Amino acid sequence: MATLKDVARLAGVSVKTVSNVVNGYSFVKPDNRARVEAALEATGYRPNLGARNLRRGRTGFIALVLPELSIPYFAELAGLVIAAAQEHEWNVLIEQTFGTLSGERLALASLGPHLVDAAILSPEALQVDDFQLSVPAVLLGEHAVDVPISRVGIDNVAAAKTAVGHLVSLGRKRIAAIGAHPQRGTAALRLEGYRAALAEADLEFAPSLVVPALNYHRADGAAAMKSLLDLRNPPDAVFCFNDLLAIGAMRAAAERLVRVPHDLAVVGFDNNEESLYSSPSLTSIAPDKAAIASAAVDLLHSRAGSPDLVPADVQTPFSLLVRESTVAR
Amino acid sequence: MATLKDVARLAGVSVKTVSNVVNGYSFVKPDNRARVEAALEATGYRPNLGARNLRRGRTGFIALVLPELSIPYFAELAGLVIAAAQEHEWNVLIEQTFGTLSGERLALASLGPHLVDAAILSPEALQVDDFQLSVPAVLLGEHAVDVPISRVGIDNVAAAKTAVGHLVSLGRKRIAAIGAHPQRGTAALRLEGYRAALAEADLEFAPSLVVPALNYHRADGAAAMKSLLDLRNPPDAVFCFNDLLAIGAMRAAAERLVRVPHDLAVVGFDNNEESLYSSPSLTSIAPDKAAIASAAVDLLHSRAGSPDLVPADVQTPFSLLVRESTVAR
DNA sequence: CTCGGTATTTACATCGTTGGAACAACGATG
DNA sequence: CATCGTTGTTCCAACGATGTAAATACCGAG
Repeated sequence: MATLKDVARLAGVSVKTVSNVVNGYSFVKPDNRARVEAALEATGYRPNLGARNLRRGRTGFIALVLPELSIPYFAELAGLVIAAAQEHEWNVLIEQTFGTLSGERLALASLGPHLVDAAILSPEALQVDDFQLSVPAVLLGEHAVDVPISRVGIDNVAAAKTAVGHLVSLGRKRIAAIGAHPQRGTAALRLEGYRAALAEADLEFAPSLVVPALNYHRADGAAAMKSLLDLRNPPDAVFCFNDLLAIGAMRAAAERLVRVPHDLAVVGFDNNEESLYSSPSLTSIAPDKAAIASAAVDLLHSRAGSPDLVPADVQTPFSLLVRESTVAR
Repeated sequence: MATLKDVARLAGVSVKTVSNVVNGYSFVKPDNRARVEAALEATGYRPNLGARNLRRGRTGFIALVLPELSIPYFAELAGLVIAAAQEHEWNVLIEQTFGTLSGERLALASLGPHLVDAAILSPEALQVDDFQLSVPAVLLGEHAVDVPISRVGIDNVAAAKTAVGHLVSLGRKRIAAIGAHPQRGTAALRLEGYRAALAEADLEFAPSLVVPALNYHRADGAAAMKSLLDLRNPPDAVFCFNDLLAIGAMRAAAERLVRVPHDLAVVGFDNNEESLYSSPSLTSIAPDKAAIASAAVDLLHSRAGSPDLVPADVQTPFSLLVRESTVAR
């Protein structure tokens, strides 16, 4: 692999002049510039990023800490973050926590200024004390704990209220919720939106219709749905805190020969592509994931120099996409 | 951020002694070692990986080049590769190509020995000439072109034959295939397996039943299925070259009120988790993704020093998971 | 008490790059 | 022709770590 030194020798100039050409410094004589460029071409020179970053005091990487890539929401988001990071010449390092406290702590511990310039975090279990970060960071989604770190995400209360309001407008009376979780901030907010929508419609809040989910996988949704269908008085609608839960719930309903949406209307959250092709297709809250990704990256970029500004709270848009799981074809 | 120098000053020893302690060098006097360790603890020292790698001539990263993270198969695989890479103290850099030739060339060009130690590639369109790699690499899946690069993956011909053989054993006579593609090596092999299974069952090969798909997304599967259902004599079974195509196909069938599996049996390929929860659930070829991921990483690791051994061809196991899309509950 | 050998530590150079200061070349000015 | 400011180039140090080799400390044997 060619280094600056090789190029310099070939072009008959000093290393620094080559460096100047590479970095677009103006004051280089045309003929020297031409010779250097020819030599760059001839050697196929590519800067050693490690050395450059060592010298510049940055790493060229940002970390994306998320529960699991096999969860479609995070996979899609990761793809968008990678694309957004490219615009700022950042490479993205993905760390999976599997949603556990220990996994998240481990990931955080491995984050140092020597490894990444900044981090995008999607924590689920972290406590206040854990947020002793050595690099600028942005949190995705809500966090239960109150820490002075910027946040990017949608208004979960409003989104949940919209979703449940939709079910109410369809005339559903016994509306269940799947996805309550003691630790997760987003879960608490979505539950709050759920209750607000019920209250607004003068529907009674029934604790028995709120089912917790430890993980937000399809299997959890199916299990939760089964327990709801076992109730003496089962629901006629269900709001799931993410699409995977909803997919699992619809599967469980199908196995019990409960018709969706006729007997049971289902709304999800995240708008995974999967939900557009399920049978029936799934009504879902659609956050603007590209907006989340680019807002997070831009925020980190703009703050790269000035670490301790007042934390930002960026609200990205969302919409409700009505499909067959609530309104039949 | 503390450096070796800071630690050395605090412990009252030279920088190199600290380095020796950090790297587990044996000949350090116990009391010095203790003082250094205390100083390490006190300063919270973390090695600067950039500097270390610059000195060692490695980067600590491997690249994973794949079409798109929003495709579940690749998202799942990426998660497994990250986990496997951790075992060898490697970080994973993900590059998306979106399945285009230009995207793949771009990704390959950005790979240099200064950026990554090795690469795992999942190319779809690359030509022979493109494989001028400057780092050790492993290819996932088949490649149409013949290049001296190690490969990890399942036996696509055998897998396809198994899938179609299953449809044959159910008594299906008009078996279609969705996913033919002029460029992709895997597509050619799966088609070969399809034809072999037909031949073995004395079923005629009908070109009209083979539908190409440019991308392997759900939408392509739906479009292909629609064209098959428009035939004067539509198929009674379809083998889709991946699960997303199959999901799209099942959706299209449902929209035309074609019953799966009664009127149409469907088999997919990849065994995405999504396929277990669709209605009906999808029969699919299940490659052992964890085996693929760890085989690829291990191969790169074992060859890190010796670049040009004879390329390996690792065949990982697969199985056929029979579900409701071929055999009703 | 010196010598020889081993154990332990240190100084120094180095990886490839860039910032800063010093320096050289140049035409223009007085 | 000396001086000056501008432009262009080079030299040197530094980023933080590690390999090499030289230097020092330590030990028992002679």
